[in-house]
Amino acid sequence: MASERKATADPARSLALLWRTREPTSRSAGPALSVDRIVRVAIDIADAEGLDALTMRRVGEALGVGTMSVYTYVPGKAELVAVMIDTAYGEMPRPTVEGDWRTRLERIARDNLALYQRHPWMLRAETTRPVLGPHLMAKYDYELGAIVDIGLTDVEVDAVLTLVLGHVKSAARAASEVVDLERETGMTDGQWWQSHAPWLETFLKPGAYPTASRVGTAAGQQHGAAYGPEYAFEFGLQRVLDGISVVVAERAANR
Amino acid sequence: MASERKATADPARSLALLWRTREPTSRSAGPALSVDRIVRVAIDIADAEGLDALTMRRVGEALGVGTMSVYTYVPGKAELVAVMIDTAYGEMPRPTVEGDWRTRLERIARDNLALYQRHPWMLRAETTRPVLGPHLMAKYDYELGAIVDIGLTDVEVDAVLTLVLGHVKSAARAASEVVDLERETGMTDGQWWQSHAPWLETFLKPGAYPTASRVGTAAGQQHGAAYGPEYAFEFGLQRVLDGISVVVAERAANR
DNA sequence: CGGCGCGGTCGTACGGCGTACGGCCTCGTT
DNA sequence: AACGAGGCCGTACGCCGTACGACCGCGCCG
Repeated sequence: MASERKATADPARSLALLWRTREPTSRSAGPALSVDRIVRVAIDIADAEGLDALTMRRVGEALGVGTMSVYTYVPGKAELVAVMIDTAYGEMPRPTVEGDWRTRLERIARDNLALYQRHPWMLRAETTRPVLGPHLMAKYDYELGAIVDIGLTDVEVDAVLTLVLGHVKSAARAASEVVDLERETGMTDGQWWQSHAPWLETFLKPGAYPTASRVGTAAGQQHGAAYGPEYAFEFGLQRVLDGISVVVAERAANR
Repeated sequence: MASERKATADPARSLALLWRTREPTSRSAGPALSVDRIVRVAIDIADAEGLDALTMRRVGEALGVGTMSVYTYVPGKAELVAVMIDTAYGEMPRPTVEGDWRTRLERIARDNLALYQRHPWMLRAETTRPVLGPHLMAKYDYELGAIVDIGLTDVEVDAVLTLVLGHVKSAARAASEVVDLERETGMTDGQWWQSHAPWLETFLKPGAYPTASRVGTAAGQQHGAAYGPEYAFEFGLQRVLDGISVVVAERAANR
């Protein structure tokens, strides 16, 4: 019987949570808790101490409430994280940007990078299931709006956005890993490499991997290690935008 | 005293593990276990059932050995995963590819995609710390070799590779999420959307987010949902390569 | 040849996690 | 005044990674 499912997959429950469908309680003194309050403290915890520190016990504690009380409002931790993600999307700016599509798209990339810098836990939050909340919807609509009219098909427009956001997420993740490493080891990225390099040389046959050594060293010392991720973000972003320009120009020529 | 560290950060131990520095035991009958055997079954488990199924108890069981015996060879789970990653890199092909740099780079992208398809757990394995094993080293050297001579600086060459590999990882992750979703829910991606769409429409004000609706629908039905990730990979890869071409051409012109 | 040390093995136990279950208390309604 | 439902939450279960220390058999040294 492969048709039986472990559940947790009830679309109605999960979506209703995301969209906050809940008739207000008729009680006079409203309940002490609410999805919003829970999500707010959960985001605060994750922002300050990372996803690992976000436990249900911790959330209850921060709310001055028993652990299990949280479950009155949220079906489980996965759903809580989903709401956290949608909420974070909701706080992004959606300005009307003057200028051409490249300016607009670049701005979108930077705004997304800023989001990940503010909420690094989003980079580690694994959600096998798409979130589909109201704020993600609004974000998607806004971002598409910046590039719908550049002469590509709808499918291509979607792919362009996916490409840019994917690059931002990659770069943000790389940057976040450096920060995590520094927090965990108490050394800067440069110090970490300095402490590992001697050992590495012990194992490496001299003269092996000359290209890797040269390029790695160059990349390492050019940007004083602190700016590596930023450079990768900028360089990659310009390359991606250049690449998009090529198709856009092609289409414009064939019109 | 902020200088005290929780350890787990001993470079010598971790690197020695990666590089398999270990004098062979003088005992007659060699030990039942070895790092290699452990890594092999661990990769098998992760390949077949995902990272969540990879527990130390499970590894011991698969080896017919007590859980704690594994710790004789491996300091902890994080280190085990690191060795698994380096081992996986080791099985990648490193052919000499005929053709121009674009052909070579495209090949590299596809080989990396294939790696992630064979070992989807690599996409979820969070290693805040770089792996620095011999096979990663060899891979890095090989991949750099494909593009060192295209007329860019060493720093740019590194950034190019980072960009391409980042795109591959993003696309692979998206594809893997679809697969996970199908395995978890027992529905195809299309069925999942069909089961959620009615609920979504309930919440959405009619006429809200017209762009998102149109583009999303177009993107969804064009590629019958099954080919979405593949399309995103291909489209993005060509855009990225186009973008790299632009800089390469610029440099060639200014020579 | 006898004893010892040591490397490999692993049973037990601890502290942490997510969360199922069922009881209790408080309130609005009848 | 009695009731029922909704919010709250203590306890407990089954997982996880892994610290600790005991056991055991082999190779070496006296």
